Amino acid sequence: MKPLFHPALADITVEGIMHALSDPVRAAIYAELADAADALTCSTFLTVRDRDIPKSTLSQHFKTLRDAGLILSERQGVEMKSISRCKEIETRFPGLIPAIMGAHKIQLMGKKKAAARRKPAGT
Amino acid sequence: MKPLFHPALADITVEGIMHALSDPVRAAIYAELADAADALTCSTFLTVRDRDIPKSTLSQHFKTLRDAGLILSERQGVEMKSISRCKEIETRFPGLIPAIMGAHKIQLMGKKKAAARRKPAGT
DNA sequence: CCCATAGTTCGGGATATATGAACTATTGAA
DNA sequence: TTCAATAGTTCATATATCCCGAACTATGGG
Repeated sequence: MKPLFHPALADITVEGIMHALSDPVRAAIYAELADAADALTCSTFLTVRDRDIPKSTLSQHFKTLRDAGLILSERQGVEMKSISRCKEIETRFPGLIPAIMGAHKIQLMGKKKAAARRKPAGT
Repeated sequence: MKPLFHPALADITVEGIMHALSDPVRAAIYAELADAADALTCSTFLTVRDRDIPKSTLSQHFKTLRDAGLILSERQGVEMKSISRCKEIETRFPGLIPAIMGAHKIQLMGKKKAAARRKPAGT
């Protein structure tokens, strides 16, 4: 198998990170990876926020995250384990990733509240 | 003229902001607007970092920034003045914009250093 | 009314994205 | 070793987006 490409820390760009996280599915995947204690596989994300993601699409999303320098992936047996590179990125762009993740959490909370307002009791 | 659309603060999304700032030209425009004491016109940016931007493209970039909720534009006579909505956004997503702008500055400094290394004396 | 200025809209070519189908790599039987 | 199952990748292509020149619109003078 073609070895996976991972950019060097110095080659990671803000634009790349912004682009990768401008997609809600990728942002959700990355958020989960960044929180996770250890590596997760692609197929963990076959459904993301109640939406089914085809595996070819998933594969592309992981590639995008990898190319942006956001995650590190490694084959382990038949699966592909990925972890967030947030510690590294923190040394290059201090505070960037936490701010983005924080904003995503705020936004998610807002959406939940709005949904609760639309259907107050178990409807 | 069709009145300009500006999203309500609550409708501003992280994805939208990420997408808008994932383009280096838009990021540069936004950075300048965010720093500026008062409103700037589109044509201020006919060249951005030594690159000429066609005015149709510029117009689209401003629309993208507006739609993302990043700027507020208003016609003043024959021109179009825009200012950053960073104060507002700070109340919705605290720390997000400063972190992104900070990261862009770090990246720019890195590029300048690399350029200086390539041509040490006035070449 | 006509011109100049500042932006916007339109058209179409180039580029990027999503996804089903086919393919590859690895593991674990039989 | 061969076969089947599992996990991802690659390919083809339909769709959507982006970029930019040309034409258009809005505003403010002379």
